[in-house]
Amino acid sequence: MEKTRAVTARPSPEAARDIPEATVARLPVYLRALTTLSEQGTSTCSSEELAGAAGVNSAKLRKDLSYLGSYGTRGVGYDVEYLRYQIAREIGVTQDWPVVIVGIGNLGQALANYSGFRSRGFRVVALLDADEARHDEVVAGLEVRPFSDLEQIVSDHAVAIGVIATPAVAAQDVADRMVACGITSILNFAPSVLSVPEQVDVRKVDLSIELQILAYHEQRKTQGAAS
Amino acid sequence: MEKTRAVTARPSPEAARDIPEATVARLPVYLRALTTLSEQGTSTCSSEELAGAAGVNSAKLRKDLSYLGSYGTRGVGYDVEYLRYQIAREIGVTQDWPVVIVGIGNLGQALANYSGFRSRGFRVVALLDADEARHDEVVAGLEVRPFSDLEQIVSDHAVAIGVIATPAVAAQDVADRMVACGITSILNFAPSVLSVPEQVDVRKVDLSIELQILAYHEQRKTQGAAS
DNA sequence: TAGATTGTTAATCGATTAACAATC
DNA sequence: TAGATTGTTAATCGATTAACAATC
Repeated sequence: MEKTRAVTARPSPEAARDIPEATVARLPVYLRALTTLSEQGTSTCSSEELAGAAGVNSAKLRKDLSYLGSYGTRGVGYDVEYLRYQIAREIGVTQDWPVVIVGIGNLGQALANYSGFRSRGFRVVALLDADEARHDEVVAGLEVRPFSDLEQIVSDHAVAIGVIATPAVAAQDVADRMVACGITSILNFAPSVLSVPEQVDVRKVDLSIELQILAYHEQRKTQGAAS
Repeated sequence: MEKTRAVTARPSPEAARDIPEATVARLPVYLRALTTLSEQGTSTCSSEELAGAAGVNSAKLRKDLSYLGSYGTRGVGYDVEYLRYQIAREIGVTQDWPVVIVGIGNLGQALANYSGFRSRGFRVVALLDADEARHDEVVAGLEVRPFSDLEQIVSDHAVAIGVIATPAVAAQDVADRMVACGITSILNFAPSVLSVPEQVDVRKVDLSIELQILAYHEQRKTQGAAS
């Protein structure tokens, strides 16, 4: 009676391959909302409640969850712990991800100290900086090491994810070296467009771009009031 | 002979109202690419070149620019300086935007020191923190002030944009106070869902969510290799 | 004029949403 | 059984892209 896609009750890794990007980007938001609910002692929630906590509408939430499987109970809702685990497993944060941060300026230090990484399965294994003057400095309990140690560290810790927090001018070089070492996922805070091989994923966080998007809308609000 | 929308040769603020969100989010990227080209001494570029520098395909670039007006020359390309100015004006970064940062921990300090804001029309006018122990500390040339000064500062400097870099638990309170003071755009670095009135824009930057999205894709790469 | 490149069209693709049948 | 809520459908909306007429 069920549709073809849903027939495989526990979706195998293969079957689950086609989760839309927009859904993938929201799964961590749901995960965080479930963690909050769990900490508040909530053991069951409806799609309406969870959607509220995550800041989306409930139709979208249910549609998103339907790509993972059927983890709810009609007429009842979702078991918070169970759903939390299923989403964590789907994202991959039930395992430990060693991460290396390159560029230990203000932002790099803030990232090294950010407790939100550790609690979500990410472990910062090394801090690297090209500036010799910074070496042996200790940040967040880790010694800052020369950039040339990258290869050794990546191979020692099986690092798959690299974070770039260098100035723009250095970012492409760092990315090239990361790729050469076998890193296949990069989070880039430098304001520059990286070119990498197809199999390497790059995500970009650009603080001033976010402000500019706000400014665009802000400008129109004010204009509207003036005209 | 031209279509209705394009008839208003210089689009008035009113006419330009309907730029798609996806396009708005890319305008700052084009602006940065044009600034780089300009600094390299390039005075003219084709959509192909600019698209390359911005990391998008040229069809998308031309489509995006078409929402602003006709700023290129067929057979020739775009004048780098002219296009740069037109996009800056459209975004609103030809004017000065006073910004206040609340929460001067590691991340708040990194933001306060980030030079990319100033060079793009954003001016940090005050740093606020609820922790008394931090007051009178000087960060990026600004004294850290009590959170209770918010209202005075917003009114003195006509602040329209606020940045939240506090722990999650404080973020909603800060947002409420900001809204009460008349701030209508918020950039939120705290890992929490803010609820604000409809007319207030909130953008969220969540470091650990970005890493989780990378982890999701990373997990599948590895799985694919193993299975 | 011939070559180059924009600005626009139209087709396609992916994301969102309301509504509701399925089912606890 | 009656009430509640999921999981899915189908319609709608918005974004992307290739192709090309317009035009420098």
